Amino acid sequence: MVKKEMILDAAAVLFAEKGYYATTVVEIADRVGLGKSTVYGYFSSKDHIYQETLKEGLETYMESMRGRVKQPCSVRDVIIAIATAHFNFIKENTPLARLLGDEYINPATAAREWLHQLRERRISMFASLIEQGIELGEFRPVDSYLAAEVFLGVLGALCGPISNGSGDTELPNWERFRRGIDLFFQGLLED
Amino acid sequence: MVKKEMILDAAAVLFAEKGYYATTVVEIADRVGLGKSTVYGYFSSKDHIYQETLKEGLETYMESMRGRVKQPCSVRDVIIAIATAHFNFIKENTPLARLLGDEYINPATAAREWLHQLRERRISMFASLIEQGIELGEFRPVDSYLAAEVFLGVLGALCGPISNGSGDTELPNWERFRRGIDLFFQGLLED
Amino acid sequence: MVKKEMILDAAAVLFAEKGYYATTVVEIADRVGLGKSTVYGYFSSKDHIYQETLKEGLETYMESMRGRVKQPCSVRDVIIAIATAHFNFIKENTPLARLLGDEYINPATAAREWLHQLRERRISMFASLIEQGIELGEFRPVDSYLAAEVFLGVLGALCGPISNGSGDTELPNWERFRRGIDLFFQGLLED
Amino acid sequence: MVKKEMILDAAAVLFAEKGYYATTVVEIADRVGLGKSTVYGYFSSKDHIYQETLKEGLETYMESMRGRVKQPCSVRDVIIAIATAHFNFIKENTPLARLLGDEYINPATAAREWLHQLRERRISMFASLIEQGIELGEFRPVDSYLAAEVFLGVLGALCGPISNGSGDTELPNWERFRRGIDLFFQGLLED
DNA sequence: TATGAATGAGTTTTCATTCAT
DNA sequence: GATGAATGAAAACTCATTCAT
Repeated sequence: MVKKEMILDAAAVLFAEKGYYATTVVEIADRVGLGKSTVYGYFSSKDHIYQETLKEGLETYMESMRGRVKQPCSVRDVIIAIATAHFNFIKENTPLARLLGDEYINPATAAREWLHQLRERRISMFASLIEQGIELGEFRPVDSYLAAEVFLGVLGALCGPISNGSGDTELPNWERFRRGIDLFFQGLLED
Repeated sequence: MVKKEMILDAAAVLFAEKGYYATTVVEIADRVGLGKSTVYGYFSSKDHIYQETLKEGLETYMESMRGRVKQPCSVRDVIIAIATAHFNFIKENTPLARLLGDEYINPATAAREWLHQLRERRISMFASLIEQGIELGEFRPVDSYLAAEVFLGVLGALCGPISNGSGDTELPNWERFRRGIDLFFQGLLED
Repeated sequence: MVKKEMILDAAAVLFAEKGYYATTVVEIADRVGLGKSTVYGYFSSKDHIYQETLKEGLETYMESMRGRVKQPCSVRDVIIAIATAHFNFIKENTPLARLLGDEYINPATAAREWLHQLRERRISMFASLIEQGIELGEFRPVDSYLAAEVFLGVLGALCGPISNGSGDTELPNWERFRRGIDLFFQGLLED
Repeated sequence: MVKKEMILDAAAVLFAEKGYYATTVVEIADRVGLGKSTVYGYFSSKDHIYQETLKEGLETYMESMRGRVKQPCSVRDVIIAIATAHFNFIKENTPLARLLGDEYINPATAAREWLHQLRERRISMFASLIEQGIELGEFRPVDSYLAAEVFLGVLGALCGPISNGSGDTELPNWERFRRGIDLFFQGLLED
């Protein structure tokens, strides 16, 4: 149903902008040009809207991540490809991205759980890639789980400014992103 | 007045735990063992409490950061010392730390601004240190501002698990922290 | 039209079970297997449905009362025959019976009025029968109107347990009913 | 607390007049001259108000029934004394009386239960009195429980017109009441 | 200073009713 | 006729804030 999607889109923007509590159901309805009761025809409660918004966000995200990697040569390239997919997702789905970023302050315990699991899954994925890289001699023998967490931190730092429009960076976003990722791989120290 | 501090402490815990909207003035008052009107004797509004909580958090943070560095030899050590101070602050002031972490979902525009400025200041500080390091030949010639942002991301990733108690890391926190920081300096790649 | 009757029957059950306010138009429609708008094709409003339900209940009741008395010998037997008809009606039309019993708590003033009139008619009927009985020397010379009211009270007490299924009486309903009616005629006192 | 009682009194009147659903919390508040939130300061929900109203009604009723009988000679006189207490209670507490009368259409299952128990208790009380009367040879040997139910029906029929102000009875209430009760004892039939 | 009683503005949610198909 | 989508009015309930003591 198209209407349902429209409501979820509007909700995503508002929830991302002002958070769960500051967003009212009327605002969501207004944004789609519907009466509030119509919204209640599609969702049973504000909380329900919120959860569906997140659920859809998660699915869209997972979808965006899939199949992006084409015959890469090195593990490093795989990781970069995935990171790039993440980067693109955020550029194209800013509100959803912000929503998925707010892991903690959340009314629905269920939602909190999902986001937590998402994080875990992402860490695992990167950790196993890093593990591979280590085995192949491509990476130094570090704690792969820790490295994955650190990588996610780097990714967040690089994508954050995109999703909340604080364009006070001088570099164009993509260039900035690539260099940031490189920094993670090469380290700060002079050899 | 001691009372004021007590109120702010209680508020910090609650705001950090449940967010601004889910926290009620009565809860704050109850937690200090005062009547709600007494709280209003010290603060003009819930928003005011929130802002003061943040303000105090910022000051405490700044205080914690000051004078921690004693005759270090390398820029790297300076950065590690500061990062360690940050790490310790978070361990000792978990609620405040969480509050200071929630940059975006925030009712008070003013507060948002402060947190943004805090971030900027921290980036600048690290950026200028990195600049120094580059000049001294200690670091590779990277974009110092970008590197500082990345470093903050790493720091966040390493400290996050502390402040929200998800103790699913196997390493003791401090060890984990040190290794994560090292990873930033050395990079992931095998030379 | 058959549909109309089906709607009224469904409504009677629901109104009797849960009362006017707790019953929704959708529930009524669902119970008949129709869409709610279809219901509005037959009735102009929920209130209208309610009133028609009552009206039909009244008619059915009146119908049931008619022609039940065949060549009886005494006024007492006439009264018993009518009371029996009432008893049977309630057994066979429990929901309607309950509806007709709720004289007072009622949204529609009109409905209240009808029920009031029904009561008046029933009292009058019994009163004139009693009058007859008195004139024939069958009954003691009491205030016939008052006696009719009392009789209705007795009837209600005897039929109530049937219509709301509280079968905590030990006697079978019919036996119980007959004895109760007898009590009214004979009185409690030992001669 | 006086306020609480005032609220309950107002609520009793409104609930009795218009039923649970048609009565709004604002109306109750207005009737006492308070804001709605003040009412919520004393009661946690509309349902709570309703239940407390009933509870108080029950207590008041029980209180009214107590100790009314002074050295009477016959069981009949005891019964009449109790019935009279009931009669007086209704005259003096019309709204409460009506509330206590609506056994069935009720939102709170708990409330329904209380009213049902009240009814049971009253029946039992009268039944055991009647039993006594039978043993003493004062009454005919009838089914005492059934007789008690019938008596309650009579009582209701005699008191109903008082509580809902339909003053279309010609007799003064008290006289009417006495004669009605007598009718129950003596029966309608001429000996 | 300290307090709880009082309150209205604001939010979620329900539901009778209407329309376009 | 039949229908479900759309809707606003209305109601319960919450909570920041004020005020009298």
